[in-house]
Amino acid sequence: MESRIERIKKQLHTAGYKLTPQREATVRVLLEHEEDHLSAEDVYLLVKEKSPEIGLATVYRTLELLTELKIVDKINFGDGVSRYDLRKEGAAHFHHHLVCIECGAVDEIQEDLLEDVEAIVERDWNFKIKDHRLTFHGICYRCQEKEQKEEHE
Amino acid sequence: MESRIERIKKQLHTAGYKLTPQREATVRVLLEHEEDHLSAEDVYLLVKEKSPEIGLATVYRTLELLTELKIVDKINFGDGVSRYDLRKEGAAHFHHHLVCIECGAVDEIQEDLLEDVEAIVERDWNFKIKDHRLTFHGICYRCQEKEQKEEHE
DNA sequence: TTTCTTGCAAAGAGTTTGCAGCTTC
DNA sequence: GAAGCTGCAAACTCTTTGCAAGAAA
Repeated sequence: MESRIERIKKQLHTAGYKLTPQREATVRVLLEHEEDHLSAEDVYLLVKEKSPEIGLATVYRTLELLTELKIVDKINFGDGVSRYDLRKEGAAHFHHHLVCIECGAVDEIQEDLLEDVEAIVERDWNFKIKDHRLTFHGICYRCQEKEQKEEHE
Repeated sequence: MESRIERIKKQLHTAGYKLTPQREATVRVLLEHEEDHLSAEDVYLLVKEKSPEIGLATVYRTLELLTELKIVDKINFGDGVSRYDLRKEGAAHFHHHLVCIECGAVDEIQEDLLEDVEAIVERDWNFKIKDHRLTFHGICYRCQEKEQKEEHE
């Protein structure tokens, strides 16, 4: 089976770009941290571990490129930093996020959940939806458990 | 009937803050532009028209304060600027946005629409929701009409 | 007087850009 | 050798902060 990296390489080529060593290193870091929501700086530091010669600007340029090609999604949880999230392959839409206001953890929801809502919006607001961003802010299950434990003490 | 400004004044007092002339001018601008999604800079320029002596830092501090007191909501559409949106009075939750990728217009959806989705998330992900952000990116009705017209030419 | 608030300027954080040099085809 | 790509440093944008002066209780 063709690897994920290979497919991304093809996507780049189709769009007229090369998969340079720096770009590959960046993509690999993203692949190894699929569950996380890394900032450009985070990605930079991780890439640097294996390819110390890389520059921060290159990471930014690569992330911008990948965003353009819809290989990654750029998200912003309101803390002033952009974060980059690899799109699940074949995902028709962007997944949702649960941001914990206690511990800062970010969990993902891969399920769509918005089908009905989108149908309503398209019909009642006459808006042709291309993409969406849905983030819930609240308390994650870990912090809820922690609180319950503390109450019993 | 008590005015909106009066109620905000009380909210500030309750929290131990004063409604200074600068803060009042800032709030008035927000009230006069309830439908818009102004950046701090936008607010600053509008406040400056009537109160030229105000400083940008004061506007930032006031907006931060109002955000803290949940009088305004700070939102980020991914363009690198924070925008500030007066909460509808009595609104239990934050309203949603439709961002047009053609013309950049931002429309609001006051309807909740997420009740069912939130119930599922609370139950299946065991996440206690406190707030949410939902933004659709797509093509607004104005741009759709424009496109249709152009096709007929 | 004491506390809060302000304006200004400087600093800070995150991101983008100009450019000379290096690869790659 | 033309085109694309990179690293570095400088520039830029948005936002926050330190501080002395001002306003309010």
